[in-house]
Amino acid sequence: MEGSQCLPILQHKATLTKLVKDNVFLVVTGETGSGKTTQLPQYLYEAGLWKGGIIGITQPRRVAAITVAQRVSQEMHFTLGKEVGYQVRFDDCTSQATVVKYMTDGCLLREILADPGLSQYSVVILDEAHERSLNTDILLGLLKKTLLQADKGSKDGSVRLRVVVMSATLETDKLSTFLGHCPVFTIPGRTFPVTSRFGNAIGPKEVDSSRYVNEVVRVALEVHVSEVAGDILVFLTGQSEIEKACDMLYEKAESIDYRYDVQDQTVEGLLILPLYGSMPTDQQRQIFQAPPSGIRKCVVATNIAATSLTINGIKYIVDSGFVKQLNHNSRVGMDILEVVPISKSEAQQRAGRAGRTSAGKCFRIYSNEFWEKCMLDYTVPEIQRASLTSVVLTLKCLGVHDVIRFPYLDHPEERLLLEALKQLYQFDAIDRRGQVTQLGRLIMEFPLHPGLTRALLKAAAYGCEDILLPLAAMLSVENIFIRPGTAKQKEADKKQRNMAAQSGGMNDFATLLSVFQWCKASDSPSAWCKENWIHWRALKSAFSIETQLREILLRLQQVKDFPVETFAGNKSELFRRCLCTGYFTNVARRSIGKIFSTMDGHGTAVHVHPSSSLFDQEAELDWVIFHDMMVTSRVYLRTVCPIRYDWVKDLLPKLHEVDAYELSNIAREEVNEEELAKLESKEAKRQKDTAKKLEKRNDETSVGDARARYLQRKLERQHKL
DNA sequence: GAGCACTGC
Repeated sequence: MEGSQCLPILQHKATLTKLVKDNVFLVVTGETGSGKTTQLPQYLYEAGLWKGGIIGITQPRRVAAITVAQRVSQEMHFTLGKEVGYQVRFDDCTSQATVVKYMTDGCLLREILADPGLSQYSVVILDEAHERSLNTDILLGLLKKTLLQADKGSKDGSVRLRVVVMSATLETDKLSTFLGHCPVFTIPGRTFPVTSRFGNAIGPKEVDSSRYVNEVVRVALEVHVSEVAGDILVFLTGQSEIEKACDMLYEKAESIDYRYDVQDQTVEGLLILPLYGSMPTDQQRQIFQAPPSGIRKCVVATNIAATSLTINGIKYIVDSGFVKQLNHNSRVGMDILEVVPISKSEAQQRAGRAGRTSAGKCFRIYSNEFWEKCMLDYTVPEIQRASLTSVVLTLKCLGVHDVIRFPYLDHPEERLLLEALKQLYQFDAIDRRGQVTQLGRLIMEFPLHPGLTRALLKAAAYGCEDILLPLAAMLSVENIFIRPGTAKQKEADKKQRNMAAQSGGMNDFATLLSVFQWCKASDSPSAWCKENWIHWRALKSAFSIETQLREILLRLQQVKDFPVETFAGNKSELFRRCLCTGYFTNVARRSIGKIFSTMDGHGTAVHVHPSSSLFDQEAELDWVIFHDMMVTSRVYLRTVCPIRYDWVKDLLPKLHEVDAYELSNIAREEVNEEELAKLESKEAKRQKDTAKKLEKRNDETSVGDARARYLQRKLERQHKL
């Protein structure tokens, strides 16, 4: 490990310290390896800034916050958790003595909710701002808003809180302009040159996955037989592609005569290693081991290798040019995971992975034309492509009433904000004036999706929170069911079907709950998971989340007046009724055959996913609720359970009443009372009409869903062909 | 009849 004595930042110590002291906002840029993350906080500590409050540094990722804090505490000869500490979810390693604090951006956002002025801090450093994480973007806007206001108000000219934004050298002018034309300081980087070359396999017209998988395999092997020693990193988009590419590499590498010389260096063989997020952690660790001498390592990875994990010894990059990206489509109210071309800045980031220890080479399989025509300069920031429901509630809770005119570094489409407002209104988290309700404040306390929190709170009122707490935890972690490629797939599927049947069947929510309970009750939870094809890592985090949710609920029950309700029916019904209060936005009704139609106003034609315990049982179903929709070959509902129309009857009109008045008005500062009254009376009428219509629809035996019929005809035609 | 990248509270 290199000492901090030779870092390029060192010679700028005095200038940097002075700049921070003299300015409310400062932008610091520098490539990886400049030492800004570890050194700047130390300089500010030495300059005595900690006397005015904590020096806080945010990171977009947990591991980064923890490892950097460890390193800095060592460099400063402090015990971790004393003067230097870190805080991430489930792990608070700070104390009264902590003055240099590394944390995730999400943690700081939570702190702002409790203390909007961040009175404990003297400096806040937002690191990795170029990554444009949702939380960092919100923090940027909030700090700009509060500090510029405070600045105007303070008469003595003294500055209490300073903000430093650290970013890679991209878009620094934009940041500076955003922060009132604040100074920008650039630290020279210390990376090695990487030469990039384009290929010709992917042009503007090709987007076929088998094409780029074949091509990266071909190029990786070409690198292997023609380039000097050094490891290869291949970027693809997901698990199945990676497994396919690895299989092809094994096969083809075997047919190569291993002993050949490349410019007088003997490279004997190729060690092929897959790398993706859902891989077990111990398997991931293998990636970091140096290969045996004379063997070249080839890591085939997802974007996880672009920022989250750094592999030493990489000299060659093979870039497919694609990434899987989760985009929220506000037109249909759906999240869609799609393969898209990476941006130019992302391509440079990938290439940079080859220049960390020596000069490197990057082989892009796409053409120059593809680069010019298909790739954006920068990746669209998360705030412009994510669902903003939680973000808007956060802002409202912080007193930002006008979320449309909030200072965003990049403004999200108004439609996205309106959709979020609409959802919050549907959940009764905000009222028709756009003010946060009491329920809204409760919802904010939980690190969960608002609908899920609403269901949990309902359950707490009925005294059955013991069912909803584990379920909420299970629904907030990644997919827990393992589905191996080919060989053992049937065995895994069978286990999972058995588990669904044992938990009562016909209810995917109940299956999740059972898995949680069975695993918790077993003597060896990790062994139980292995036996039942369950991701132990995911279940472990569900356990932690459940504990955290339980603590929050208990705390709130002690201070707030919780409503208490009673219910006479059976337990399964109560469970599903509670779910309905949070999932009434996710209701679908079977229209014809196996086709369902969503009740959210879009009327999307959807199918039950084959992994569901309700699959092939559609004939018995009428109304269902679901946790999420997924778009692949069809639009699928996943995690589904049957409900009765009665349970959602009173809730459904709420889905339509938002059309009754201009939502954009409730987002803005001024509310015209007269207008509002007019709209409200109109709305009451519409609400009645909608309720009637729904009632009528429910009575009809054959549903006149034109869209579903059209799809059915289309499918029939396809089958004939 | 199955196609989930990566983060975070």
